[in-house]
Parts: sequence; structure tokens; C-alpha cells
Amino acid sequence: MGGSLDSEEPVFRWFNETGYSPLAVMKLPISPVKGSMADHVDLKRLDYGFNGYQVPAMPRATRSARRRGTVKKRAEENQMCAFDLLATVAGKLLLEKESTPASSNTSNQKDKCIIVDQDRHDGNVALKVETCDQGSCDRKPFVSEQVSQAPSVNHSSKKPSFPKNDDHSSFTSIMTTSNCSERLVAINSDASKIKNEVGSSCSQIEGLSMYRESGDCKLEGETKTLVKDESNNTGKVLIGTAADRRSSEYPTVFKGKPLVLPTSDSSAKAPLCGDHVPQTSLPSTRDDVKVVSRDDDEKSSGCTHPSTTTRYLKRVPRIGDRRIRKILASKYWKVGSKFKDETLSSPDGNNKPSCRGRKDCYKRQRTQMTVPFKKRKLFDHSSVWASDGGTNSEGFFNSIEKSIGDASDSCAKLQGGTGTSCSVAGQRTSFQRRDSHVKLRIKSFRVPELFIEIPETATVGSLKRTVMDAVTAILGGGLHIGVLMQGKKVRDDNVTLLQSGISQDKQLDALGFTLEPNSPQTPPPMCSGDSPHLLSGDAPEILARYPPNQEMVGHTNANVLPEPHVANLSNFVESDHDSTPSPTDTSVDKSTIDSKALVTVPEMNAEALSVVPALRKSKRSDMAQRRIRRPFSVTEWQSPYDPQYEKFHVVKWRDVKLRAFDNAKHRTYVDLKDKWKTLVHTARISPQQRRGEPVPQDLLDRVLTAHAYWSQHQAKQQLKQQPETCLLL
DNA sequence: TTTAGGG
DNA sequence: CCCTAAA
Repeated sequence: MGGSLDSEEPVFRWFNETGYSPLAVMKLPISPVKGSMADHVDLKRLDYGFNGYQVPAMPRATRSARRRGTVKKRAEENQMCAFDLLATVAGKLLLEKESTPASSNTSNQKDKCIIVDQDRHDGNVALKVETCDQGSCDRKPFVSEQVSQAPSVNHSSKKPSFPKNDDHSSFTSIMTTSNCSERLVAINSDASKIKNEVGSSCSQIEGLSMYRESGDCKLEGETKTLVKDESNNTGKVLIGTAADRRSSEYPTVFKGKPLVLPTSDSSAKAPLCGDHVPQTSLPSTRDDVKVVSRDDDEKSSGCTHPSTTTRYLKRVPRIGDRRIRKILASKYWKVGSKFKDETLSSPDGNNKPSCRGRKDCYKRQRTQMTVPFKKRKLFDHSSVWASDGGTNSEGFFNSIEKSIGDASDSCAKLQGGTGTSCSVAGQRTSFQRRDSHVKLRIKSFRVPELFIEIPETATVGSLKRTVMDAVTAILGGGLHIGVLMQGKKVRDDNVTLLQSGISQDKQLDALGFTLEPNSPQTPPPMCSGDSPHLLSGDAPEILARYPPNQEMVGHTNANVLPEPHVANLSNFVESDHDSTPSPTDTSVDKSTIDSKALVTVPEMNAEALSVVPALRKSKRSDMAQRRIRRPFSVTEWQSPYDPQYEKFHVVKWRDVKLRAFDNAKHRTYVDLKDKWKTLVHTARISPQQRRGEPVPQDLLDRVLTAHAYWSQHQAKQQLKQQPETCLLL
């Protein structure tokens, strides 16, 4: 065991200071199992004879153990037991080691650099964050530097750094399709997080990724992903201290992957980093917005207790999600309308009755929830669309057009919002052929259908906010841009415009763009991303990078992203204006107004509104509505869960959330915990038994390792408390 | 408010 | 994901 620990590691000290158990700090072998505890400890030996060992200490454990029965089925269990035993021993060892304070940060870790790169292919400029190998890299490793400095600074600065956010400055990048050569990617990063969270080290951000995530926070997610690759082996990991609370938190160096702690200072130094860095500013903005909307909601909705209000204020993100009932689903839409009708017929709606008890509300909601469920169902099967038009994206698209046609509306209609996600761009887009360049003007992107529930008593202002939230949610969820040619989705990202015919004038009319929600599979759902940027810009390019693959198109968006990423909101708006025009603008006049599809949204709202009253009934229920299921993608999980985070995990889920998923508004620490739980389960079962998206074995290994370690840790604690219980063995 | 577990 | 007991 001892070998595994680095006495030198500041981490230990840090943890001590923070009150975390040193044991927890123990380095987890991030990488594959071999690095795991197993290496250090001979688990196998321990396994023997431990069957039936119960973990005494933890009440919960005990309870569960009881339920399950004394005998543990799995070897794992045994391991756990073994771990417990080990823990006791290890704990002591650790403590000893801990006592020796490590040098603070010697960070040799690999540094990541952000660089501006030109895409060779298209010659576009893209921001990249790259890892600098050791010293070799010329680029400045802002991270490492920052880190090193960070500690001292951090301390003093603590969170206060918020102001810095500005520094973090967001970049806005703009992509221009007009010239291939010029692609601007702007990222708004309100990068800095207020908290001294660990900035994710920057990993590469390349074109697409940037787009997607760049906005709010996304970067983190991305970054992480990237990071992990490198990190495992050698680098030291810096761990930002988690959070806000602990002053001591400043980053310590771990061996392992590099974590960057974005402190204000650091951010300032490394502007580029800002992207990665969780935005400080954002949160605030977000909060503001949220609050507002929330309040409104509160008022309007009878269910919530007044008292809750305060609470909500605090917990912006989560609340927001639930609070704001926006459901985006094309189908939904349909349903909604139906509902409306129904409601109209019976205005009263069952729902109305105020819910006294949460449970009551719940039940009601659930009953009422038919809609949501339906929606889900629909999504899953996409059957809904079928009714409308097509099931698949293509069909979908067609249907959209159809609908449009029926409506006999031009794009304007689209903007109106009835349409699917399809962007207006297609029709409006005008191509000019210059040289070999294709100019696209996307006047506006159509926002996927939004389903909004809002109390009748809500003010227009709140309505606006609600819509904004909904839109934000969609955008924030991470959008992909889909390119449609004559109603058909162009799936091959590698096809050139020329090849696809997009560059041909005649095709122009047929060109369309869609906003696609991140499919569950898509990697970085986390980011609230500024899809807006994406939107604004360029189409094809983006497409190329984003895998349009996801089956879900258009409408679905709504479904996927029901939860608003509030954070984006502010960005969103601005970005909207700014970015939207800009992308094009190189080539075009930004007739801004038109171009803002988002802006148009409000119109949708109008419709939505009309619906709303009827929905009202559901409204209340909506409070209780079950969140939409948003399965973790491997990427989403894996990145944040990079070893670094596993270490964090050791600390607290809450910290993991803050560090790795802070950007993912829809992921609560409970979600993370649950996910972890499932990962552990997945890791334990045979591959044949696994379903869904295959999880990389290495991840599973890590999970097991970390989990085992964890368990051990807990066990140790327990043992400490009740040493006598099991020590006998 | 978080965490750990069960559902 | 939800819900809840415990902490």
C-alpha cells in the first residue's frame, strides 16, 4: 500500500486541511486496473475467506448488507471486505505518510496550451488547446504556469476572483463560411468560474468541439476528454481544490493528470484558457436570469411553497431545470395542442388544484404527466413524427417542409416556430459562388419546437424569460448542425460542398440547416454550449465536424434538451445577436434582426402561449415532472471522470459535480452518483449482460478500481470507528 | 444539503 | 431518474 502513496504529495496535506480523509486521497490508479489498488494490494489473497463479511461501521452499509443478506455474492464484495481490512492498515500508513507534507506544486505535468491553429484542410482558424509535451512544446503551457503560481494566489483570491471573469473573457469566435479560409470560431467563454474550481486542463479544442461546447462551459467537458488521454501515465495532476469553501483548496499536484486550476490570475494570464475555464461570469448571469424566471414561476405556480423561493435562488441550476417547464418536443407540441384543446374544453383541469404535499403534487403530476411520457415514448420511437410526417430525420425534415408548405409560410414561418428545427437558412440562404468558395448566408436558424408551460398569471416578462430559458436550454444542450440538401440529411461530414452539390447554385434553395440536439450518444452534452455560435455560423463546416449522425433531428431537440441551461441564457442572447450575424457577416450584411432565429422564437412563444393556458393544468404537474432522461454518453462521463476526477470522487460527489460537471446543468451530483453506481454495476457484470452504449473497458476498470478504493476508504473509516468488528481476520 | 441506497 | 433515510 505504502508504495502507492506519495508522501510528498501535497494532496494529502491538502486533504487533511480540508478535512478529507487522507486515505481518500490516496492516489487511485487511474489507468487500467493494473494501476489500481490491486497492484498495491494483493486483493486476491484477501478475498479468501471474506465471504459474508459485513461492513459494520456504516449504518447504511449495514442496512443494505442486511437486506442483501450476509453473504456477499460477488468477489467484489469480498474485495470490499478485504479493502476494509486493508483500509485499516492502509489508513495508518497513509496517515503516516501524510504527515510529511509534500512540496507544494512541482508540476511537471504536461502542460496544455491553447493555440491558434489553422486548419489545414480548410485553412480555417481554430483554437486549439493542446497538450504540450513536456518541455518540448514551445507553446506556453499556461496551465502549468498558472498552477504553479496559483497556490499562493489562490489562497488570497479565493472565490472573490469572480470579477476576474471578465478577464477570462470570453472569446467569441465567429465562423465564416464565406471564406473557407476565414472561419472564426468564437467562443464565449465566460470562462472563469467563480469558484476556484479546477479548470480543466485544456485539452485540445478543435473546431467543432469548440463550437459545441465553447460557449459556456463546455470546454471543460471537452477538455477533460482530451486530457485524459495524456494524463494517465505520467503527468502530475493538479487538483484544484474544490471548492469554494476551503481556502486550502488550492490545487495540489497529483501525479497523474494535470488539472488546471483556473484562478482568476491564471485566467488572466492565459486568456485562451478562459474557454476551458468554467466561466465565472456565466454563473452569475445565469443566476440572475434564473432567479428571475424562477420567481415568476414560483409565483405563478401554486404548488411551490413560498419558502422554497429562497431556496431556489440558491440553487439556480437545478431549480431552473425543474422549475421551468419547457418541453421541447415536436410531438410534444402536438400533444400540447391537444392538451390545449382539452383544456379549453375543460379549463379547470384537474391539475389546477393546488398541491399541498409534494407527494400529492407528484402523483398528480404523474397522472397528468401523460404528456411527458408520451413525449418520451414518441421520441424514442420517433413514431410521433411519423404521424406528422417522417420518423427519421429525413422524414422529419420532409415533414417539416411539408408542414411549412402547408402553412404556406416562408421561412418566416419557420421562425414562427411551428416548424421543426430546420433552420431557415436553407431557404433563405443564398449562395454566391465566388471562386471556389461558397457563401452562405444563414439568416436565421429556426429553433426547434418548444413546448412551454406557463401560468396564466405569468407576466409577459416572465414569459419572455421562460422562452428564453427554453431556447437556451435547447441551445445549451449542445446542438449539432445538420445539413440538409433537398430535404435529405447530409450525413457524410467528409463530403465536400462541391461533392455534395451544396456549392451549386441550383442547390442553394435546397440547402437547409437543422439544429440537432445532442443525441445521448453525443459526447458533450454537458456543455451548455453555445450552440448559438454554431448556429450563427457556418454551416457546412460545422457539419463536417459534427457528426450529424444522430438519429434525432429537429424536433427532437426539444426533447433532448428540455432542461434549460440557464447559464447560456445571457450568452445566448448576446451571442445570438453577435454571433449570428457575424458568421455570415463576413460575407454578408448582417441584417441582424432577421438573422436571429432565436429572436424569432418569441413568436413561437406566442403560439406556445396560446397553448399554455390549456396546458396550465399540466403546468403544475410539470413541477413534478420527471426529468427527461438523458443518458450519460461515454464521452460525457469519461471525460469528467478522468482519473483526476476519480480522485475528486474520492472526495465528494459534489466536488465532482463542480469540477467536472459544473457546466452540465442537468447533471446533479446525485446523477453523477447514480451514474457511477451504474458504471460500477456495469463493470461487474459480464460484457454480455451489458446493454446500451458500450463502455470502454478501461473506464470500467478505472471505475472498479476507484470504487474499490473508495469502498476501502469507507471501510477504513468504519474500522477506525469500530475496529473490533472485523479486525479479527 | 449531501450521501448512500433502494426502487 | 426518483425518493428518502441519515448524516
